[in-house]
Order: sequence, then C-alpha cells, then structure tokens
Amino acid sequence: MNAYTQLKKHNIKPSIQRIEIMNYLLTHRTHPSVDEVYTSLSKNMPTLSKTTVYNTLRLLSEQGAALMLTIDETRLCFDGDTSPHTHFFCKKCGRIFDLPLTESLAKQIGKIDEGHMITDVHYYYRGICKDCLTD
Amino acid sequence: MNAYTQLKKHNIKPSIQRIEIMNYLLTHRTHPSVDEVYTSLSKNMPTLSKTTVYNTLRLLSEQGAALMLTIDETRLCFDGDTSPHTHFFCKKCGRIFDLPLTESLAKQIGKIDEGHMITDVHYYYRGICKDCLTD
DNA sequence: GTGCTTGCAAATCGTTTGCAATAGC
DNA sequence: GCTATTGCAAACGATTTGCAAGCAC
Repeated sequence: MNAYTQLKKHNIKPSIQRIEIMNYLLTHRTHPSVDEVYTSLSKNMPTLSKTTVYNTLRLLSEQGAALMLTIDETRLCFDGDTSPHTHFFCKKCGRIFDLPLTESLAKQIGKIDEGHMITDVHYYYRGICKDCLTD
Repeated sequence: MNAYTQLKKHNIKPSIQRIEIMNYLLTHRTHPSVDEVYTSLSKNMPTLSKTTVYNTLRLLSEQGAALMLTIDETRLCFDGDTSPHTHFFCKKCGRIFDLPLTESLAKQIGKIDEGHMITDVHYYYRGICKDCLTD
C-alpha cells in the first residue's frame, strides 16, 4: 500500500508533506521519533517544519493510519504498521523491535472491556536487547 | 503488605519520604502522576520536594516496588500494584483503569523473547471509558 | 475568496540536573 | 565523620500554541 492510498483510506487529505511523512513511516520500519522523521525528510524538503511533522504524525495516529507508541518514556515514536503486533523496547540502546503477536494473544483483543470502548491495543515489553546483551 | 516491608523487600533504604510515597501508592490505586503524589503528600509534609517524589518513584520502579506507566502520553503514572494486570486509559477523562489479565494472556508472558531479555511487560488499552461514554 | 495547511517563533510544562544543606549510621 | 538523601533553583527538551503567510479547490 502506498502513502497516498493509505491517507485516502483514512480520510486524510493528501498534501505533499503528509504524503512524504506517511511514506517515510511505510518505508522505515524503525519506529522513528518525530525528530528522526523531521531530520531525515528535511534533507530533501528544506522548508519542512517540525510543527508540520508533529501535526501530521498526530493526525495519522488519530485517524488510524499509524500507531503512536508511548513505550519510550522520553519521546513519542510512530509506527506505520498498524497490523497487530507487539513492541520490545531496549532500555540500553533505546531501539524498539517488533515481536510477533501469538495467536492466543491476538484472540484476547477486544475480549476484556468491562463496558469501556477500546480503540487501541498496545502490548509492550521492555528489557535489554539481544545486541546489547552480548556487548 | 505495608510500605516499610515493601521497601525492605526491594532493597530500598526506608526514609520518611520513601515510606510515605510507597504508602501513598499502596493506599491509592488511582495510578497517580508525580504531581498527584506530590500535591497530596505535601499537605502533611510541607518540606517535601517534588524532586524527591521524582527520585523516589523512579527508584521504586527501577527496584520493582512499583510500576511506571507510560500509557498516558503527557505524563508518567505509577502503580503500587505490581501483580500482573492490564491498564485501560480513557482518552477523554485521562483516568487509568485496571483490567484483569486473562489466564491465556498471562501464559504468554515471557514466551515471546527472540533472544532479548524481557524485564517488563505492559498490556495497554486505550479508548473511552464507561463513564465518558454515557455523558 | 474561503477554508484548510504550513511554518516560524515563542511559550509551556513535565522532568532532570547541579549542588549545597541535612540526616542517619 | 562519612555516606546517602533531600530540597531548592535553574536548566533542559520535547511538545504545543498563536498567528501570519501560503496553497487549493
């Protein structure tokens, strides 16, 4: 799915900036922060404003075109992959890894609500990643 | 379990401030923010510093005596209940609710690691709570 | 030309840091 | 007395806000 289609699908009016930001999320599965998106895109879009990146990423997550991750206590990260999966945060290097969602875990989604309306599900794991363990 | 015992159990040297903060968490299951703990305790401890509340809550979560919740993007919240359960965040009123951890969900914990060392598990749900839905 | 989007600068506010004062063995 | 803890003020930094300029239909 390309960026333009993804925006249309979520009722977001496509602008150059929005397409570029959505495209960045779709092609970089690194769970980037606002700053990473901004720094990377501003190389080819010198007039891009960080405010626009903030606004757009928030809009994308509100409209369900991206996930806003709060697993890193120091900054918001974003994920263009909205399919169900879990996230692992390394407390040492700060990277976020994707982990698969087991079938039985997937089945739980939406089962526990107690009358609340659940719109977002996040499964977060923290610890030390494989790479940092061997250092 | 009282606050003093909880601190000793996690190798935290008990001071007046630490006992009061730990006790607050154990007696208020509202997932308070730093500010809520500070504001409430400072009524009876006028010299209490917010820095101490920050330091202590961080220490408690590092030592496993409390959970640091990052479910609310705008502030850190803390939970003195370290037993396995899930959290629901209401996007409208900002409150955090406890939800039970189903047995099959509990069984997943520690199963998906892919070589990483997992130390923390958080299951977060977001949406609109029962009370806000009826408003 | 009307309404939405962008971008700059300034403000905001939760959190951390530096460091001197204090308390506890 | 030595070490750890506390508390104040200042710094920090991520995010938001206000508002004017720009763009699109």
